[in-house]
This record gives sequence, C-alpha cells and structure tokens, in this order.
Amino acid sequence: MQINQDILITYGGIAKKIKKNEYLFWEGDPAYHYYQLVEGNVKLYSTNESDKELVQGTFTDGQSFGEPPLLLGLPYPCTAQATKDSIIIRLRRETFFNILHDFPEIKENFLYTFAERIYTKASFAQIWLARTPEEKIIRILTIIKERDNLNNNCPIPYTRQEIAHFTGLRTETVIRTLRRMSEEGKIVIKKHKLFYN
Amino acid sequence: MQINQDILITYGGIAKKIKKNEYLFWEGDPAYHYYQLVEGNVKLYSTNESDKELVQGTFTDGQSFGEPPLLLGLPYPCTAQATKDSIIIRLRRETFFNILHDFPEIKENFLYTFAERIYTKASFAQIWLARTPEEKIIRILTIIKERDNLNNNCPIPYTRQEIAHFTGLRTETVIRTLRRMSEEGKIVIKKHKLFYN
DNA sequence: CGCTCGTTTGAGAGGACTCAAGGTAGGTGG
DNA sequence: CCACCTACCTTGAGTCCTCTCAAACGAGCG
Repeated sequence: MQINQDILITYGGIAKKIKKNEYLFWEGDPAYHYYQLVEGNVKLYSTNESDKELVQGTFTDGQSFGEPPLLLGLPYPCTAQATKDSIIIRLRRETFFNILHDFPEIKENFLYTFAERIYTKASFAQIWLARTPEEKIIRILTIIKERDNLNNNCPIPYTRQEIAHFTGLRTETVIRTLRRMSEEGKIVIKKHKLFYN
Repeated sequence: MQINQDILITYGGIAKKIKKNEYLFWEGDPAYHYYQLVEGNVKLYSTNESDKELVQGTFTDGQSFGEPPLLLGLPYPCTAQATKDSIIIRLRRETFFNILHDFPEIKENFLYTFAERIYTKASFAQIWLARTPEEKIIRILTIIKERDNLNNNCPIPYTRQEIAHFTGLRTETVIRTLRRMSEEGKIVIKKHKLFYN
C-alpha cells in the first residue's frame, strides 16, 4: 500500500473503473498523474514496431505505478495497460507532491519501494545475460516462484505468451524450449499447465 | 553529490584509494557498506560463467552506488569494480541509516536519484527489445550521447568491448555491425574512433 | 623495443526467428 | 446441452545471422 486510500480521497483522488485491456498511459506521454490500484492488475511494458513487447513490471491491489517519470517530469518510457478489470485512483501531479510534502513517512515508503524496483530490475538483467532460451526461462520461472510465493504443487499462472513477453523470446521458442525441458524432466507439463520446482 | 562529504567524514566515513580494476564488492555479497566516489569511476555489472558481462551502471565523481541492497538488507545483484584509480568513502550500514534519519533532505535526494535510476533502466529495456545488433547499438549510442552530453564532433569514448558489455552482444558482432554501419554511412569511423550524430 | 590490450577478419555451426497452418480449452449464447 | 468463438497452444520447414573459435594486426605505454 503506497498511500493510504483515505488520504488519496481526502486530497481529491478519483476512483475509476477500468476494463481489462484498457490503457492508462502510453509510452511517450507526458506524466501528469499519480496512479494507484485499488484492485485489479496492471502491466507496464515497452514495445517495438511489430508485436514484440517486453513486460517491465506488473502491479496489483494497493500498488502504485509510473511514479518515477512523474517525479522527474519526464515522458513515460512504458505503456500501462490493465490486464484485469480494475479500479484505479488517479491524482494530479501537484496533489501528489503535496501529499509527499505533508507526509514524510510516505516519502520514506517510496524510497524503499524504489529500492526494491531497482533491485528487481538489476536481478532481471540475469535474463539478458543468459545465452540460451532455457536459461532465460529458468531464470524467469525462479523469479516468478519467489515473487508470487508459489509452492511446488502450484502451476505457473502465466501463459507461454506472457513468458515470452517477460523474456523477450518468441512464443514458439518458449513452447519448444518448454517441451524439451519437460522431456528432460526439468519441468512438468500436465494438460498444458506448467509445474516447476 | 549524494551526501555532503563533510557529513560523511563527521559520521566516521573513511576515504580509501582504490586502484583501477579493484573490486568493491561481488555479486552475492551481503551489503554491509555505503559507498560514495570522491573521484574516479566505478562500474556495476552482472556476469555469467564465461566472460560475458553486462554493465548495469557506471558512476563517477560524487556519486554513490549499491544503496538499494543496503537499504533492503539483500545481497548484491551486481559486482562493483573500479575502472579508474579512484577515491571512495565507505560507511557502515548503521551509520548510513543514522545519516538518513538525521537529514531528511538527503532522504529526499535519494528518492529522486532512485527515480532516475528506475527511469534509466526502463529506457535501457529498449535495447533488449531491439532484434538486430544494429538497433541495439544505435540505442546505446543515442543514450550515451544524451547522457554524456557529447557534441557531434566528439568520438564515442567507449571501446567496442565496452559497447558489447552494455548491449550484451559479443565484441566481434559489435565490430562487424559497426563496419557495416560505417559502409552505409550511418556512422563514421576514423582511426578506429567512432563518430555518431 | 616489447608487452598488453583492444581491434579486425575468416570460416563454420547452431539455433532462434519467421511464416503458415492446425489443434485445444474455456467461455458464451441460443 | 451443444455449437460456436476466441485466445492460446503446438508443430513443421526453412532462412538468416549471431556466436564460437582461431589467428593476426594495431596502438599506446613503460
């Protein structure tokens, strides 16, 4: 929980319903607003010409996103899209700065949140260092399991397309690699569902 | 300038001379210290088995590095190595927290510094999205020119190996791509020096 | 002058990507 | 309850191009 919802409302924050697949902002847009999820899911991603995309972050209930460009007054380097029906509170830029000013403990909160994001991004770099798709996939599966606290009997809750978008691989490559890994006993596939320990 | 040097000294910070190529910490080490460069250069990078490395950040006079793992109490995801003879002030973890506690404006400073780092890392992702080496190299050259404020008649002050380490490509691939680009007039190479506008 | 580090070039192999087409599963509506 | 639809998964064939390995050249510095 980045900022207490009562505070957001007090300062004039407006909650809005967002349908799955709707966009909050686009890569290159100027950053005018603070966004915080009441519930739902949002992903931040960059994209190339053609459909190739790279997921830079996923956010869920209570989390905020897109603050760094807002603080810096720079255009968004990513696009934000809802991956579920969601409810989002939006705040004007100056209001966000007012809250930061009035609540030092919130500022401190963001410091730690940002530290985590930097850390995650640095860890993710392991994916780009991996030379083979198998290594990349193992890295992302490990990260996912840790982050989402999945136990060993739980299927990985992401589609092959999503794994492709996390790793920058193509969907077919992910599928072929997963098949090979399952043949070699490194993972288990049951009814298209992925199990990784 | 992250933290005023007088403050660092007052709180017991110790300046140390570091020779080029010396290591400050290694990937996987626990984070016990705050590091700030008085002068010199340090790079943070991750590495694979084999010599493949990926530069995650470069730092120079007055900048600090490696704070996120320190704040979070997590092991370093990168290795830190001096790329020049340098002078570095080191501080114990608790002392760093004391300074943060005593100087709210320093805390605020870090908030913005972190925001910039997140922004830079997000922008860098464009490199991983690029499918061809040429695209990756153009992206990194553009970023370098902007960041280092190079004018158009200035050669790129990085070796081909370094460009390889920034982009995750192999040195030979960088060389061959640069040669092709120069043949196509996209860049100029004079006496092995690179010019890009 | 000789060392060291970076640059350059070549040949060859492996493998990711592209394009195309068909299969599967879960949800919706009649 | 079944047919349909959509989104996701799967497979195949072929091309391209990056990586690997090896060897030699160039430049800067003591």
